[in-house]
Amino acid sequence: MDITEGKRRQIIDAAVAEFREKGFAGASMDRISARADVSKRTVYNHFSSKEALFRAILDIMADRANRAFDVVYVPSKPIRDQLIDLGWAEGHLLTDPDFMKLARMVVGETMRDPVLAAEMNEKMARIAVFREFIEAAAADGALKVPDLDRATDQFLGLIKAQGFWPVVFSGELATHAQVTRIIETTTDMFLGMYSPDHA
Amino acid sequence: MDITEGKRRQIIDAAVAEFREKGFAGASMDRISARADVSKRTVYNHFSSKEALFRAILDIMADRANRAFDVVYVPSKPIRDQLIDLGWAEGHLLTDPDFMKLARMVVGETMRDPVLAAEMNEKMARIAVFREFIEAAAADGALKVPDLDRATDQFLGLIKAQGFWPVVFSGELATHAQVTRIIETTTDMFLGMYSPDHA
DNA sequence: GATCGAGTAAACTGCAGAGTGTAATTTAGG
DNA sequence: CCTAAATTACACTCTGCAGTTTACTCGATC
Repeated sequence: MDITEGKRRQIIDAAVAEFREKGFAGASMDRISARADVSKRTVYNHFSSKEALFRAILDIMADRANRAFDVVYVPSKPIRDQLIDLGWAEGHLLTDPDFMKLARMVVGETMRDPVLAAEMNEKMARIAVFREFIEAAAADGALKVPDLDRATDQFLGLIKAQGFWPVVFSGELATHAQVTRIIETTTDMFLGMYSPDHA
Repeated sequence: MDITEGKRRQIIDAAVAEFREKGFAGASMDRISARADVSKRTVYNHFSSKEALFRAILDIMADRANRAFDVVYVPSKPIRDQLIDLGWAEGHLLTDPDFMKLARMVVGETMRDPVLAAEMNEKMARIAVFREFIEAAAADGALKVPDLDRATDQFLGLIKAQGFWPVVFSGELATHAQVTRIIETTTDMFLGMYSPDHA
């Protein structure tokens, strides 16, 4: 581990904090270097501009979201248990303080640029994982889903409405127990609509 | 109607556009006055500072949300029809282009300040209206709701997941027909969980 | 027709921030 | 110990922006 690598980390940590507090336009490179305990010149040796530093952080963010574990549908397991596992594919990000700090910053900053926003949203939400799961379960007869995209939005929407947006706005992280309840109630509501046993 | 009042409108319209595109820190008073086709001094005659202009816009925003019609529970009407009416209390804001433009800006700008964010969220979401409705319906026996706050979050969450957040991020307004579908499916899912007829 | 409220244009102040140049110093590692 | 790369301090340029000042123009109202 170079000293270089260490400095780089310091810079990124400081930049995340600064961008999160002030936003892109409000952040100052002087303050970032001061927070990182590094000379301003070193910041520019690592990142050629404020923009480049910001983009580097977005990439780290996307990486972290994509390292999240995926869930695949398995016909032999009870559908309710599997939906709860699926919920945790999103849920465990919600309890990760680093991820949520970044999420907060990214949501605020990317919203101004619709293209970037849509791109980041897709990367963060990993909608495909959820849609494929629900599709497989429907094909297997474990769920009865007339509109796949809508069902996916509803499942994720129920979780996010309780576990993501309130956190983004309040800054207070959800506890493991709270996320457990959120996922359970989401699953039950989802099954109330899409279970094949339903009248 | 004064000329003054007209100028004021021009300034506000220009400021909304500028703040939305650049954020508070990135917005420039010079550009705002240019966009408004008004001298910079006139801007300062109407609003004493950039901050004051921004706050004035937030107030307008909150006003508009609060002018939205309220829905009260009526025992004699079928619960499904009433829930659909309730959904429209949120839904008709989703199809209002001016409101959604403002919402986009406000969400992005207030997110950095948790206190301001929570305050605006409350004003915009008017959660109380929804909770009171659901509470009244439950008291009447038309719904069976074990956790009032959770049920309220779920109802609003289902609508927003499909009709608010996608619009905030993509910038493309939902059509009346789309919102109709969103409200109907939300209502059915909600009844699947909370209807007293449910096993 | 003098006055007054509102608007305008443009130059100006003061400051903060992005990014650079440089010479001196530290550090890693053979 | 020596070298090359990385880091540092700091002065410097340039730009843009918030907010002010001044001298001027309308148009209405008394």
